[in-house]
Amino acid sequence: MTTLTERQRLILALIIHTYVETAQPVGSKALIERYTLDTSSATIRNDMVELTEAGYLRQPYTSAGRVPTEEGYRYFVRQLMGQTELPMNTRRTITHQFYQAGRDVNRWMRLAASVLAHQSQGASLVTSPRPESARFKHLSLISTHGRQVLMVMVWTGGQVRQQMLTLAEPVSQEQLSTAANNINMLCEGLDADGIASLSGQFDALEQDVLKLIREEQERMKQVVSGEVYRDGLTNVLAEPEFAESESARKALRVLEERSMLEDLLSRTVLTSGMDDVQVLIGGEGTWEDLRDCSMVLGRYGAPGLVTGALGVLGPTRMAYGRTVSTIRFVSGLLSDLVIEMLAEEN
Amino acid sequence: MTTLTERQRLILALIIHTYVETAQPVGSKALIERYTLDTSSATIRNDMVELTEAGYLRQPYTSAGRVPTEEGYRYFVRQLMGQTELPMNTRRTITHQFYQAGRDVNRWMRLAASVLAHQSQGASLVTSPRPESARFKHLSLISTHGRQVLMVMVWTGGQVRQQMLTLAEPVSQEQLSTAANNINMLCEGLDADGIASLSGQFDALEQDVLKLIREEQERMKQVVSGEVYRDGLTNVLAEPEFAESESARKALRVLEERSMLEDLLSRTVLTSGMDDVQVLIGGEGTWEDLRDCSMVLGRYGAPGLVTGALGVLGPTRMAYGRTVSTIRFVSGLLSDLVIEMLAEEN
DNA sequence: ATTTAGCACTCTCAATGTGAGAGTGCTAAA
DNA sequence: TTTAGCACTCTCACATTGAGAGTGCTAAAT
Repeated sequence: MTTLTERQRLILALIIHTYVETAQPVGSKALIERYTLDTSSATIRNDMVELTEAGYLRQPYTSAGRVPTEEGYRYFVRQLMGQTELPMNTRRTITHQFYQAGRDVNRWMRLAASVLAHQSQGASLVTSPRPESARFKHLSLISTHGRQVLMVMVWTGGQVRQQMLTLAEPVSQEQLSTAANNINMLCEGLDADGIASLSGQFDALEQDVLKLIREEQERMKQVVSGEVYRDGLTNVLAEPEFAESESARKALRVLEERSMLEDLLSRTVLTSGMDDVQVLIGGEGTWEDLRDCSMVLGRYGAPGLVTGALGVLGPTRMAYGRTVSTIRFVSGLLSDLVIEMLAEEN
Repeated sequence: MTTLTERQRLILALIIHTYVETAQPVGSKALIERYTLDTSSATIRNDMVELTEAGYLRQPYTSAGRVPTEEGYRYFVRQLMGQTELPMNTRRTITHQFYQAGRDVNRWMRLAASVLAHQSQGASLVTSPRPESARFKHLSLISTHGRQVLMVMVWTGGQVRQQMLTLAEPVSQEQLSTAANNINMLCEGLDADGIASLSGQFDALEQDVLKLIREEQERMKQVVSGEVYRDGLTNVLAEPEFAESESARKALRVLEERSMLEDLLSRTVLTSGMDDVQVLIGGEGTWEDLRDCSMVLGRYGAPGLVTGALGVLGPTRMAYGRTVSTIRFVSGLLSDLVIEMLAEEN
């Protein structure tokens, strides 16, 4: 593979830039009109031939303009795009919105999904922060009716889970509170193994409750991603390449179907570092359903403690620069929020 | 308007049935082939002329088969469809799934959305049960770090809300527990007015907490619909009438955009009785974005206490019978679950 | 060696034309 | 009131055509 000259790299970048905007094949003449380069169209044509031979461009048909190939986009993302940041006032607006959302994780997630969808004009997903090693924090036992008891468990990372428990025989609220206090005293900050090692020190009621706590803990571990928040799915349908809904349908199904999404996430973001942003272009040969689109994926949270994933789905012809910086910025924000919350919980 | 003969009503029903399956205009010949009626195609043609004049059928163009008009569907839904029930084993399967989901409201919602989408082959939405008159049930105060306190509030209807509170000065966990107990003792089962009438009996810390409780209560009242669960959005994209994604996009946006959805729900289901199922055909002249599709909407919950909405979006050419019975069945199930949960909470 | 102007060539897309076929409405008989 | 027969209408799929955009190549210019 020949290395590209500086001008060829420029031309590639400009073609991608133009194509992202217009969704039309880009011709040599269109380029010089758009950007007033100091070369003629013939020169550009020569370079385009080489870029085509290098595999970065292709012609939809003989003598149409050029369109970037997947390889072309990859080269662009890796070598040409550079690091951009969102404009200052955009960042301020977003930060402000998160600030207004208070301490509500649920609202953070919805907001993050909304911001991603809006900024990237694509479909977005955000998974709720999941404890990588869930540690127990607090338990409330609330008598409801007869032998029915509502358990409310609080875990590190701000996760609150509820569970219903049916006792063998009625127990007073005082007894329940005592039991909860006992458990809180001994179990705070422990993980599953820690709790298991403590058995023997509890009475029958407490044993029952502990069993449920351990089960809940197991359940939290198994799920690759907790709640999934989505937004902007209809943005994708507005793109001209998805006018024939078949490929749009396939792509959106990946976001909609939990099993597909878990497969995708577990094989990409969840194996990467916290600040990496991954760009999947055209399914990368692995995800057939994503053939005609791209995804930008990131990860947020506190490494080793609580993490979640976030991402954007759009056409291959996507404004990668903007999308990547949005993902980077939002994931940073979410990380800060989550870490702050963890610190407060101690 | 002439009243239809029995045979004309039969023909209308058969045409709708056929068209729902095939998505192709239905001709007189196709009808007799499909159903072996004891009349000739000519007779059917005569009847079809009358049905067309009555406004229930139309021809996409001269000498094509007939297609039901929106009025045709309305007549069908009101007069011809009758009450059907889901097959016994389907009902059993669904019930079983809900049984397995335990007491997790979150999981109920996801499951309901999934079942609706799957059964109707359309896009579904379910809103979480919202207290019509929220009553306070239980409070836990958990010291996290220094002056930071995590409030976990439990409300009638199984709603659990969390909130962060920053105190003026550090307070021990014991003091917090005492305060929480005081509040629990005095406020259980009260609504906003009841809590407001109790002020004066609390110390400064408790006053602060009560203020947040009242605020939360206000917030819960304002939201028309709490969390919205969606599923099967991509089912809609598979329908041939939505191959050109423009109208699909408009319709799905109604489900996606909170403001549109709230407008829709507040003007339909939320004003209806608990067991009514409403069928909106072609936007009913009110919702432009729903021009090419239909919605079947229902409501579940305990009247006056906790309610939520559920619905299905599909093409106008929808299997209304099946969809209506699914909505009816699922809403009944959810109502039972919610009522049961309320009873347990007392 | 690289760039440029000129030009013939290729291929798509939109517009137009055509024929087969499906389904009708009408008429007259049953 | 129903039915058979038939001429008629309109769409859809397919083929044909011309304009236009954009190319690649060649030969001249820098």
